[in-house]
Amino acid sequence: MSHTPSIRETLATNAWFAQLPDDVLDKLARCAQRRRLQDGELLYARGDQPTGLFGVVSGRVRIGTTSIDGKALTATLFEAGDWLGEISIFDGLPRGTDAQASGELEVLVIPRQAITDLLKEQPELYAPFVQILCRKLRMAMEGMSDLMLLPLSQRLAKRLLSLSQDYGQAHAEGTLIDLHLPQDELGRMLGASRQSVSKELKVLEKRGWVKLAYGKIVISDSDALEAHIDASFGNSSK
Amino acid sequence: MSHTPSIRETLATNAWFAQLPDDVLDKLARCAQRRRLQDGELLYARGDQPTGLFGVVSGRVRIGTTSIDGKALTATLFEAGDWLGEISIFDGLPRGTDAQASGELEVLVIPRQAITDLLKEQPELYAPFVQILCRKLRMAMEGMSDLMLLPLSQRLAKRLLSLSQDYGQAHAEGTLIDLHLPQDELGRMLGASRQSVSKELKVLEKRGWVKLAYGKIVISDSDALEAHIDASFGNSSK
DNA sequence: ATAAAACTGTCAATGAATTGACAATTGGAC
DNA sequence: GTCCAATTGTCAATTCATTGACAGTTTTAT
Repeated sequence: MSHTPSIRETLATNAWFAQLPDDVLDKLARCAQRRRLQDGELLYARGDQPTGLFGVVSGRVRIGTTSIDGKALTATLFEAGDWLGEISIFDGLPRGTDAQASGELEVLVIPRQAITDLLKEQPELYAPFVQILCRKLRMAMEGMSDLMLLPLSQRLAKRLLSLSQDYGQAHAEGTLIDLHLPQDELGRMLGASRQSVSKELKVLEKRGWVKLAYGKIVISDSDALEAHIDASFGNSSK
Repeated sequence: MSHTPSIRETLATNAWFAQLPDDVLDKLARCAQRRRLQDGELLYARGDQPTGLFGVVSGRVRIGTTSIDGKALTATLFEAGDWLGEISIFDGLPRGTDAQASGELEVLVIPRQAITDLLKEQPELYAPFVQILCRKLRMAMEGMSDLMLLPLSQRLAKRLLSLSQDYGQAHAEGTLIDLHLPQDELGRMLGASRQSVSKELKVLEKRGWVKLAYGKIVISDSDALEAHIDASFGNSSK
């Protein structure tokens, strides 16, 4: 049925690369490399010198950090079609986070030099990157203010909705979040302990807003979750 | 002695604008406007349509948000020579934060159109903006992970050091943070209550690391603060 | 000089989330 | 099918930070 796409073809399916002229795409495809990683392997680690820009061909990448005393946090998940690692490519500074394969992973690596050369020749290609950076900045700032201002219960609701946006699958009882999503991983996304997440999820389940299963969550009433986020006070409903 | 500098001169003192060719600078200076604000006045508010890019001529701008139930947070402070408001200029989306004058403020406003036109003509000028965006993104991500992983005591130490970097003045007993910096403002920066900040500051003062005064803080032992940040466990020193 | 406003210090009561512990369940490997 | 590893649910003890309250201090305004 389907053959394994060439590097050239993989590049062409991406919104950003697809807009490049053919000859540039050819050149990039020539210096890009495929790389395969096992579950849990590190694509790069905090403090590494930047090597290249990574494009996810298949599988998922988890971006996060681990503190000295072993506490971990998850910042983002990237999947097929996403590109990651631009920041260090642009500013040349060491990686600020770890990038880890979540499940089997295949990526394309474009060396830093190729990107910087390309941008020097055609600086109008900065534009789409600037869009991406702006979006990430807005998300980071919103995440920060949520962390400071919202109780866990509301942060959880918000995150569930955003995950169901990104990974939602139609399902008998609502929208399934199509990820392996254990509660401790949710905790790492929210900056909370596994136990606290479990407790809050149970509250949401008892209200009939979500359904819980082993490593899976189904959103059954996203409107109610939405409303819950905006509830500002006196809304613990006892 | 010193005369009021013209808009043209103000632009030329900025690292980013100084690199522009004279004719472009002239053009920008012609469409830039001066604006004066009183203490507390809003330069823009969350949800506003983007009008322009702002450069601080004198005074300070506080970037932050306020939640429905009145809790506020402070994200950044900008002062003379800093430029702010790029994000909405680039992505065209509404402002994500409030920008408020902190004390008397004078700014330069360059309309969005002028910036986008300029970048279309000379897209190589994206480069320095990309640097700025990258730096902000790194800071935001670090702030987020600090918020999740570090206790208030260490977040406070970190913030004091960074403030003394940005606003430090030599002083008899160490480095004075040359800002009007009440403890509740520190709280808004850290996502903590005024009382908790007060308590932690007192601890630092008793250890001889800082000196506290009305609206002012002096860092007297930045090495000790530095060491305190990295202390991971068992370091409450009893 | 005096009053008002802003800021600091502290305390007790409360609440929210963490930690550590353990039993129960589920899914995957073989 | 059996076993092991991963995941979930829950509890009690504890830590950390918030809230509300109030007294004391410093600054600013007039």
